[in-house]
Amino acid sequence: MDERYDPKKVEPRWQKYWEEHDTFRAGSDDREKFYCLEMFPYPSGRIHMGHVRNYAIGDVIARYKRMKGYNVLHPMGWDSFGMPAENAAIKHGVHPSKWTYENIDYMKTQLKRLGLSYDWSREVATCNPSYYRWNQWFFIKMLEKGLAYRKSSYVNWCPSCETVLANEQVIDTRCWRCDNVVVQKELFQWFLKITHYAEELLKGCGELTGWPEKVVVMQKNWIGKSHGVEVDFRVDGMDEVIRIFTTRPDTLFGATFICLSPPHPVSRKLVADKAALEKVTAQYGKVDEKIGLFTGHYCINPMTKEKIPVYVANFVLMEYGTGAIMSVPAHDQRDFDFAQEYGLPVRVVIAPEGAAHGQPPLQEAYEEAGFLVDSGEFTGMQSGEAKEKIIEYIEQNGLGKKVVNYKLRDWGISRQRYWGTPIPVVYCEKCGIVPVRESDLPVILPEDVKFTGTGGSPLLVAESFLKTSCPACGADARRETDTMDTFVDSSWYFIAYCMGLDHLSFTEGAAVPELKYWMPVNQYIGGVEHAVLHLLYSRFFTRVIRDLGLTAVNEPFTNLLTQGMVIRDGAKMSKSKGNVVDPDYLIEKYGADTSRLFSLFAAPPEKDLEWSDKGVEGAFRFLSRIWNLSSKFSKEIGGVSSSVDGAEVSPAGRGLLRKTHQTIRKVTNDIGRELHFNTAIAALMELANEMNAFAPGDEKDFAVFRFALESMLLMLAPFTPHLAEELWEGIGCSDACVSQEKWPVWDEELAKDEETELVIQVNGKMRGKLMVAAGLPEERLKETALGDAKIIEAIAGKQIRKVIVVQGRLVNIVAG
RNA sequence: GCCGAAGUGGCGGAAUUGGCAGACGCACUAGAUUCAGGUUCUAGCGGUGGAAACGCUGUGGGGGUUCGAGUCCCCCCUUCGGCACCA
Repeated sequence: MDERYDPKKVEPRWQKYWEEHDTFRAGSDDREKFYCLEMFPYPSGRIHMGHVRNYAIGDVIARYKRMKGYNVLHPMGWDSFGMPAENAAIKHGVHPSKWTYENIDYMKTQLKRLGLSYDWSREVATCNPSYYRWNQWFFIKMLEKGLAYRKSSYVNWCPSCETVLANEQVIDTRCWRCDNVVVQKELFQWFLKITHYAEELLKGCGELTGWPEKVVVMQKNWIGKSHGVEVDFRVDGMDEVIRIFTTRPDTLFGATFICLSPPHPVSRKLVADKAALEKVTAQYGKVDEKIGLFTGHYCINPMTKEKIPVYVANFVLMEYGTGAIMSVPAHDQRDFDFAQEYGLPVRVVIAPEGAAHGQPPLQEAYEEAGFLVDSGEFTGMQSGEAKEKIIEYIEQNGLGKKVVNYKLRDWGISRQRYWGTPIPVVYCEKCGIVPVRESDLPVILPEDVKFTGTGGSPLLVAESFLKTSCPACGADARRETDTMDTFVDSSWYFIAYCMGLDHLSFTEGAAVPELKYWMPVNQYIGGVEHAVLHLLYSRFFTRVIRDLGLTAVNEPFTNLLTQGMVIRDGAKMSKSKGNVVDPDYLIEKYGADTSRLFSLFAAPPEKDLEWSDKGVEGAFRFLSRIWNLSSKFSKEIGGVSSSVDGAEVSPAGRGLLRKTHQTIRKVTNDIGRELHFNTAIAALMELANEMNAFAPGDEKDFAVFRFALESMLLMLAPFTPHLAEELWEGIGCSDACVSQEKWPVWDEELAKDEETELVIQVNGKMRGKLMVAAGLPEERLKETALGDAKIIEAIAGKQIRKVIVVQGRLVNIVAG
């Protein structure tokens, strides 16, 4: 073994060993399984520090669970459809396929250099036809079940990406990918009916006990359930009814006007001035400005029988509720603002308790609950009671009904781009929209197309792709040219891993044994940016797959860890800021083990990690110390057994033995229970410090040292596997590699302190410390404390009122 | 505006059930090794007063509960994240 720690000599050797020995290949057996998964990367070209951190976390868990005796599935793959590949094609003339596979090749070598314990035999790439054919199959099944459909609607259009975006993919009016402002455009699009599962997805949130609370809250808010009532307002002098939705039936008496969404069918019927309607419609979906247009018509408020004007307003959403609202300016700030702008009456119908009658005009809307005023027979009721009674009245009089609404919309999956899964339908003049036959799947994305960057998707002019025959009647037909949102690909890849790309196959109604064994994912790790996007889609897909009879699992991810970002100088690493740390450079300079160790040590996984070059050096220094430590007594511990009887060892040896058992206990709990790798590593550093200071005297001491060293290497194995392997072999434990060893166990007896430090307080202030034998009874502790010279002095002249004793820790004397 | 999380040394961060605040690491200081720099080793390291022993003070701010509060309760401030015309 070399004098100095040189990771470049160590790491490739063990990477080769693991690969040759198939060390991390997983197969079903009768052990308890553990499925550990990190979010797969987009093959952008090279990995970044965020990946290193994400995969280091996952790898520690996978390796730890393996050593704990679980049958661990730890796969990796590529989210390999998407726009960057297509943009590269447009810009540099490389085919997206070539670009993508070259990136995958390079990134795979990078991941291998990190020593991650993946079962590469299960690798998937979503751009592989063997993979995306099942996207198409799921789509067809959903089409059959009415869960996929096509409709025209206003959709989010990103002018820069030249494609449509789902609601989840618009972040603060901007495109999630390119950050450009999104506009509304009316288009025919394919949708997946995620709303069919709205209630179940909401209820399922209750099962997500292993998820961060904030992610569950975000999912709930996104689904956005609300209870309310739909009420019909008759248009005066016309045979027309406007149905509105409200969550505040208690304010019905205060409705002084009606607002319609611009795309609402009734808007067109009521407004004579089409040009004016066009103007309002143009502003539909814009957040900055509220504008309205009086239709010239009135509705009858069903409660007050008053005539109230009908407006078309740009801020009323067609997609939510009924596309029409009643406006109650006294009790809704938006309506209040609108009423001020257009000179509409404000009628107070809710008053806070004890409010005097005949209040001055409102300065702002009163949105709280309260007591009803000027509300006919409901006057005097509390809001909550009034809601129920008014709903009852509405239902009994045939004016409307109680309803539940969700903010969640169906998932628009059509993308007007090339590099994605072709949507497997054809358009036939005679038969309309016809799905491709299952036996004809996959619909292959044609390779031979031109990337001009203008005029939309290259598929629009790919004649050989476009032209086909109708699966139903055989006549000439045209293929759908839209491809699927790449979030479809990632919504079930964790299911694909259970089978591997070569064995992917589903038959409706036939449960898949591999899914039964491996699903659900026990531990999922990834960035919080997918809190609603990918995680919601995956929960949806898992239910669809369940309802196809392929699995019994409802929730795909039992435990979720959302790791923080890697930042530098307080900001996210980015090329433009010039603060990027390159993993290749880091591995070259310090090795994979140091890179992994620092990523895990510098912060708990869920928090942001501030990068520190000096900190990396500290991690390297620690590993060098371990390296030196293992050869320090190599002769003396060479033939020694590490099993020791604590009773026969010198006091110093007993100390190290105790520390070792305590460290095993702490590291096991920190990893196993809390996923607190930073404190686990700190504990290993403490043990290393004690080992360094340890001066063995006799053979028994060397046995203790050997035990400490072996335990250290076993516990380091999940964090810094190459170093652990090398040293494990070096001290002659070479029959099995350390990655396949058993995790060490501690002995509670040997971990017990013989002495503890007793803190003595007087009136809550620390006045003395004493070493006392562990396990002394309370009385003895009290006597000891009261007998201490310093304490006698501190309480001199005072009367002892009370003495509080905390077993083995502290005595507090209350005196005055 | 609404919802959520977090505020601890110069920095990253530790602290079962309320029980020694600052583990571990980084930076820094002093000493040893070295021609020197780096490395490595030893020691120190919240603030403040003191030569020292030791004292006082200290976990964003203010109140409270308690023998005892970083931890529990109330109010406030700041930062970060999410949602935001959802009627």
